[in-house]
Amino acid sequence: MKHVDIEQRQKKILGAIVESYIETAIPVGSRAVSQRFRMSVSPATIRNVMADLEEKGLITHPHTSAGRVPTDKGYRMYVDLFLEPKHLTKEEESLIAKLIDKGCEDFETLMQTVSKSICMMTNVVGIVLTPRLKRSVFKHVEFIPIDSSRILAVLITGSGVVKSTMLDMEEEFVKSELFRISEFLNQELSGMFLGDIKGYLTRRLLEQSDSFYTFLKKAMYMLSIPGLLKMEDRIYFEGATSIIACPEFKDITKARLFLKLFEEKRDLMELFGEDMDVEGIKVHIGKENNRKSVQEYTIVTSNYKVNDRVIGALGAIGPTRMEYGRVISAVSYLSDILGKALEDLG
Amino acid sequence: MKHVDIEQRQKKILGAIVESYIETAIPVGSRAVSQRFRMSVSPATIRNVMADLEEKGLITHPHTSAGRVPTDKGYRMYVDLFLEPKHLTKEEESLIAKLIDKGCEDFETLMQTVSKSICMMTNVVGIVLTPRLKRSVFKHVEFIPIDSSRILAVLITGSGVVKSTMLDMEEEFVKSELFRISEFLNQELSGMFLGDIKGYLTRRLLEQSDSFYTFLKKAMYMLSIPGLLKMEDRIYFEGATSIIACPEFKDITKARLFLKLFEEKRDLMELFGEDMDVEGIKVHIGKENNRKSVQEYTIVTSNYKVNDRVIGALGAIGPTRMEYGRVISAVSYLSDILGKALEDLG
DNA sequence: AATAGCACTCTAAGTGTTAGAGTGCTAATT
DNA sequence: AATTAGCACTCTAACACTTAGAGTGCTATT
Repeated sequence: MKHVDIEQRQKKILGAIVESYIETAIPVGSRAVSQRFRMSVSPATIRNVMADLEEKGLITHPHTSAGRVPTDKGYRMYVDLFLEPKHLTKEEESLIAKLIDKGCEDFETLMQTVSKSICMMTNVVGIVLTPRLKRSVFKHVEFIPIDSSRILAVLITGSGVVKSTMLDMEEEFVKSELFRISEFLNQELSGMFLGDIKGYLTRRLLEQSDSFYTFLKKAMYMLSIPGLLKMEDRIYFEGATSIIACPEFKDITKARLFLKLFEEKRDLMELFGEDMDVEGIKVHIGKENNRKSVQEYTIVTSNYKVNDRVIGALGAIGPTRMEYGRVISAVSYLSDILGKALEDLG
Repeated sequence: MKHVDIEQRQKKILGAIVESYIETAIPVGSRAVSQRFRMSVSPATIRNVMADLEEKGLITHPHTSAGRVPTDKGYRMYVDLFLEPKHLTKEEESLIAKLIDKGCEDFETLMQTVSKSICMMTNVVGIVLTPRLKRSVFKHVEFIPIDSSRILAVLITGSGVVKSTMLDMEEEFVKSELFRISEFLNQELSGMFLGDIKGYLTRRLLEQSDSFYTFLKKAMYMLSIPGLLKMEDRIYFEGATSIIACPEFKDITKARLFLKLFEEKRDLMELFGEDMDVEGIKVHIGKENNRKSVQEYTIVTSNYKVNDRVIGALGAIGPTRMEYGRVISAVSYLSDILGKALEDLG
């Protein structure tokens, strides 16, 4: 029984504490750990180890006579060192596939279905950001004359998003010219990323002869003014209401603050947008987050891709006490699925 | 001091109880009533009157030694008999006008702004249903070929709503025919209510000669299959999160149930849709509502009109203990404003 | 008819008490 | 030297008990 790897045991006990706490939300005592794992060590020994872990800042005490609770740092170590992904079962995957299949006809329901799926699999709030307009490819633009002074501009992107804006024209427009403009744009810009269009057209403008200049200028106006290209991302989420049943929200003001995140979506949008270009699943635990409003929660994000190009982000948010394995697996799986669904849709 | 109108006094005291309770959420005692109105009657007398009111089912006791609380029936009488509308102030109206003005460019933000305005003025949840598609007028339809087998159908209605659907065509389509179809539909259906279109086309179909028949049939297919005309109303709301700070939601499961209303929007949509065709402001207090899920709340609804035709509904929902005067005024005012804003937009 | 007085009821808040869970330390054990 | 048992100590959560105060309902009085 000598020379047991101390480090190893610390890890094991930290793991036990984290997992037990995630499961029950009750601070974990030395006895509980000893029993839970039928360990060959007594509670007393575990207490000593716990004291060490506490010194390292991995766990804490709510008060003297309470069990231990993981700190953010403790969760971090757990996630980094001995978390094994807990893949969705075949049944779960096929359930999701079925849902997505039903909901993927139109863009809106697809977004809703994905966020709902994340929520269902994990019991935390599932979040999906719409594809960044800038990163979508141009597919088609159409100008529909409504009355003498107004035109409806309709833009279709590669990921199936349709965006439309009403244009109030100051001067009278000629139908044939409108047609020429849309034909020109459709030919010229096909397949281009929306984010690159403005620059491209400006460059073209500089190198053109006078005769073509006015035409081009008009074309640019038609595209840029209406805010067609203006990014205006939206966020879809599901499960915010049911999660406030968790014990961490028994204080009603906590619950309100949490729900407020979803009412004022800005913070969340930024948060998810920020590490959209980082590959893989990102996990931000508690105070690791910069924004105060989310420092009691863990955020798991991933990006999703259409034709191998990153165009959006999705993920989950919930109490730091979440089932990391499942959440990570679910987010990972659904980012794949969403990407594929968008390719079909586009 | 003889021959005082008893009825009158009962009313006055009921009003006092209702108003005091709405303000403070604390059960109202006889002493409080007597003082609040510097009445020339003593608490003892008021107690007698209260007993009468209780017998009539207008107020109750939470427990023996508590003050009185209005029942649904009590609120009802209050609303019917001596509620005077509490009009918004000039400042408030101009504030709203400013907000609407800023948000009325596009349809989405207009809806959001209106629900937000209701919330701001009343401290209850503001709700706006999108215009019923069926009741909107047809303005324009456009078919945009995307690739060899797909067409994007775009429908524009009189209230500025743009709806689009992707059409998967089984057989190859000819561009010129597409054009003929849209031209035909635009000419034929202009100004018609969307709800009437299907019937109209069917009738036309019956009386047509063979040559035109296939054309017409195709045209109908283009319109009906894509679900362009399918009603798919949406609901906008604001303030759900902040209202759960009210004492009536101190029990967290109550709060969750309330919030659930907004997650599963069906109940609310039906509720608001139901009395859309009844003129004026409708007030449903507590158990007056049929649906169990809202029997602890009061719902205030109104319709809104574009060109004198009812096309949608809006309103508010909150605890029965709400400021009826203000809520009614706000809902009334904003239904006007919304109607006008939509006329400008359409 | 209205009121004053009074006994009665019930709650909410505060106080004590206790059981139990859990710790930390020390001394014994392996 | 590492582990463990034992034990005193701490803190919470739950329960019982008390009390002040708000409010009622009834009765006798004005």
